[in-house]
Amino acid sequence: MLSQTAEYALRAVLYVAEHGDDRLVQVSEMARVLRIPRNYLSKIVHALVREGVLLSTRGKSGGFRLAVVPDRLYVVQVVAPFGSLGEARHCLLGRPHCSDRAACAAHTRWKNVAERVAEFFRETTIAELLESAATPA
Amino acid sequence: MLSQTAEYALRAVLYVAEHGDDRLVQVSEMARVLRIPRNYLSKIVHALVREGVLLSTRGKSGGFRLAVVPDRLYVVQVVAPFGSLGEARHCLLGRPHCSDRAACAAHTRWKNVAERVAEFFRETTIAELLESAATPA
DNA sequence: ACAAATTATCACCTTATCATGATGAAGACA
DNA sequence: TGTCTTCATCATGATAAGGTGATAATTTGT
Repeated sequence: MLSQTAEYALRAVLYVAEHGDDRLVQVSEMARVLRIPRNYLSKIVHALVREGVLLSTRGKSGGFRLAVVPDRLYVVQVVAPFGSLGEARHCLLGRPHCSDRAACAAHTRWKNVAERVAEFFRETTIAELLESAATPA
Repeated sequence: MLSQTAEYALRAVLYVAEHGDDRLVQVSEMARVLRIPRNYLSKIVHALVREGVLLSTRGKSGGFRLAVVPDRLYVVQVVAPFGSLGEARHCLLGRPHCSDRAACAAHTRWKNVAERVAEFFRETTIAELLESAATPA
């Protein structure tokens, strides 16, 4: 559903949201704890800085923190820069123009499901994900 | 959501289901009409034969037809051989063991959405997709 | 038997994704 | 100032997905 890269990004942002309240979080630490290749993660978080999701500080005792408060940071913002997230609302059969009017075979049945997926990414915040982690079912 | 290959497979099966009632459908025809690279499609439909979704006949006036009646042929059967569709029910954060008990951050929120997706593939038949194509909204 | 048509298969190529290692740039602090 | 730490970046490689072209195998029909 998510590319490896997008999944890394989401896990990194969740980690920063959870551990970065009162300090900066280093790439080395995230890479070690989350078991993500270090330099690869470095590129990913840097991309998130460019996207305005994270803020970075260089030099000794540098690191990353959120650029947006967790309850205003939506999953889509974290995941979209890596691989098309628009794919969720995309036609299942890959047609460039697929709407209610010009419906492909799968369209009507699929669109309800696709809308659920898109909704999840669009409306779920990082804060909400942390909450549900804190209160396991 | 689907790999390119899986999407090709689904479109090919839908084509055979729609046009193969009283004849065999050739790869060349499908490739031309569906705009799918011919030899690549050839490999895909051959895989579907091995999976028991299609039947093939060689030689002059050969071609493909369904091995299963459309209302007993589920989308998952067509799509599963190409890329894991089990990914739909997979943990969003890629954890190997992610259940209600050991829930990752995204688990509880994600699983409802994922189940919808899995359900679509598991419970939708090729016949149903053809029906909804026949009666556009 | 032969030729034509069609699926089956082999060998490769191209591209994107994932990943690694080395180096540059910026800031903190003695 | 110098040095250490950390982010930023570059060049490269590994792997898998997607795609192409040629050839073999099988059946039909004459």
